[in-house]
Amino acid sequence: MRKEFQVLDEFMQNKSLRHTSQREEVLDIFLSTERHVSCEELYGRVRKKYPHIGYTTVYRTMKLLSASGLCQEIDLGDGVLRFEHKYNHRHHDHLVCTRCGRFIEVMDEEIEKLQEKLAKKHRFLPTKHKLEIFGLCRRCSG
Amino acid sequence: MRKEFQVLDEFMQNKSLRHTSQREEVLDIFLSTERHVSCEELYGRVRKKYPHIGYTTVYRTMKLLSASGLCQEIDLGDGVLRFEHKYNHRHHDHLVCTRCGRFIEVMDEEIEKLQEKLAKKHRFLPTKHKLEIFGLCRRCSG
DNA sequence: GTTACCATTGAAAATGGTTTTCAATTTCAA
DNA sequence: TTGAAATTGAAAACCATTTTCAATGGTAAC
Repeated sequence: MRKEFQVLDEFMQNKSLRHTSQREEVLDIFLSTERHVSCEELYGRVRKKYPHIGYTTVYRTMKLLSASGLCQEIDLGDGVLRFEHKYNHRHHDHLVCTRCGRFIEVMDEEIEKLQEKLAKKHRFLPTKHKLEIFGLCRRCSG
Repeated sequence: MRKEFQVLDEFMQNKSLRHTSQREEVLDIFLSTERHVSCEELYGRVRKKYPHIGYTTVYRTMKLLSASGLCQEIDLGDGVLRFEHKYNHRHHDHLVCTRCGRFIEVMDEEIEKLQEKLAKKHRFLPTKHKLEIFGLCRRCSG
């Protein structure tokens, strides 16, 4: 059994939440999924394997996975919430192509450090941050 | 007359859009407004001075002001679009307090440069970026 | 100044992603 | 096994934003 299921079970136990087949199914499909999915997309995929599941349940389960730390909500301002894997994935930022929609995950230690420093300068206690650079990817600006 | 009105007029002339009292009124109130406003808030303020204006018109006018470069949409992921002044304001990022909702505008040349460099490394052509650091402000972290 | 075209207004309805409701069902601790 | 409490899922509600459309208003051309 993948560790992610243990993480979820432990989280649920702590909160007196219940282990259900639907939650298992959503996590199963989410884990087999590419970096970023919307609930809409995920619902479609889940239903292929588990046709009886409801839309609402997928939504609620993704919120649960977020709360348990297995995934992270990302909001690109297009009105659709997406989820990306978080368990065993390091923090990163995104380059977002405004033409083809492709995401590139990036990470720069120096930028991270400077952000910490910037927050400190304002006596601000950072908990998380979001950096998105919009533009044209290699293929689209080619 | 403030230069902002000239900017808007010029933009409208170029696009064969029309100068109307409502657009003047919305811009008037927006200019007398603090850094960040939602349409809801702005609508309330505009109506105090110009009671006949419609909700939709305020929305549409803010989109117009964005297009003309007088303001910029900001999306903090709470489902409400906000607008901030852009004319004669330099680019900046935000520290957002998750307790009191306060924003602090920040700017760090070095971070900006590193972002350019990071994009270049991925052969990515950046057009804009968005950096938001969430956490507790000086007052709220006590 | 008048005309005619076309943009604008604004109330109401539509949109669309997300959340809530609630009765039926399922989980699980005792 | 039982009963309290959580979960499910279809449908309805939510709610910021956008669209519709008939009435109104701005403006360029005459």
